Amino acid sequence: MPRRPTPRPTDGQLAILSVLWELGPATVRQVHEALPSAARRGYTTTLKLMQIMAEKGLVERDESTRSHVYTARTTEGDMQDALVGDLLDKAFRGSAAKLALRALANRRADPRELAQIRRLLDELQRPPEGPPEGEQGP
Amino acid sequence: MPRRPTPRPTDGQLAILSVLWELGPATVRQVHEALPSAARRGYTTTLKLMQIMAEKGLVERDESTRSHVYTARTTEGDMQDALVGDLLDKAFRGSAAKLALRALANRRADPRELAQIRRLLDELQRPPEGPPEGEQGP
DNA sequence: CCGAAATTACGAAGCGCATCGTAGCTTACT
DNA sequence: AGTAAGCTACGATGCGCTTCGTAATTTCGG
Repeated sequence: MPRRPTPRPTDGQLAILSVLWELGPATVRQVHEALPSAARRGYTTTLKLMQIMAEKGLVERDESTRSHVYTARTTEGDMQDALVGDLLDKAFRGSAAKLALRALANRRADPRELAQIRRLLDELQRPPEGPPEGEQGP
Repeated sequence: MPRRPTPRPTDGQLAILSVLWELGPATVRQVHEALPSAARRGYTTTLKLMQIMAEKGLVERDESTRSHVYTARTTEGDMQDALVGDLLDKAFRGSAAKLALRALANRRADPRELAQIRRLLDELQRPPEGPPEGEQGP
């Protein structure tokens, strides 16, 4: 069975996925209303997009109720990984560090998350041992 | 003067830009030959793409010689900033740190660059002063 | 039980991009 | 000077996405 790579969403489709990640399983109407007004078009446009997304495998559709319920088929994190990977290959010659540098240098970041990055750096720069299991401090 | 945002290249166009960044100003033929074989189509396809890119303002064209010479109109770094910014807004709710974490966690990175990130973190986590101009204090 | 409201299905139009074949022009070589 | 090679221009085709109008279907209140 050929492992099919998760299809990439277009920008409009990604906007819909974002709503689904936020709301959880939702109907077309719910998604449509939750879309940022800038990205909101006609209702049937949202409907059509979500139908296409179902065909492409980006979302799953539950037709057991009158208003079909859609669910994202990837987690936000997995999609983020995929998109970052794409961008890395297309525009950074694979250098994750360069990308991280660009991102951090251009936008203000949450101190908490910066600390998290520092911890990750400690991991990465410290030579190899068994994989870390420990969570965070209490 | 309405600052027009640099138009975004498609994937194929970005591949061409990558070549231009590597080679510097180059002819269609040079770009075409330098394209990774996976992305290389017919010669006239490359030509057409580069013509479109000239119309869109992604590249500049010097027609003073028989074989026109094309130059990227943005630096690789500026384009990287723009693309990272887009991705941030579309898929990371603007969190640069989350993006950095994803990137670093998923790909092996150059130790030198990791050190550079650590230095940037030192900057960012140390509160506010003017932009760092000198190395040491006066 | 009937009509209004909501929902899905269908299909068409428009757009930009990718891809390529072919034609026309310019240069260079013999 | 004449021919071959190489380059650009032009135009056509196909594809996928977006957008929306309209039709068909279901549900629910009175």
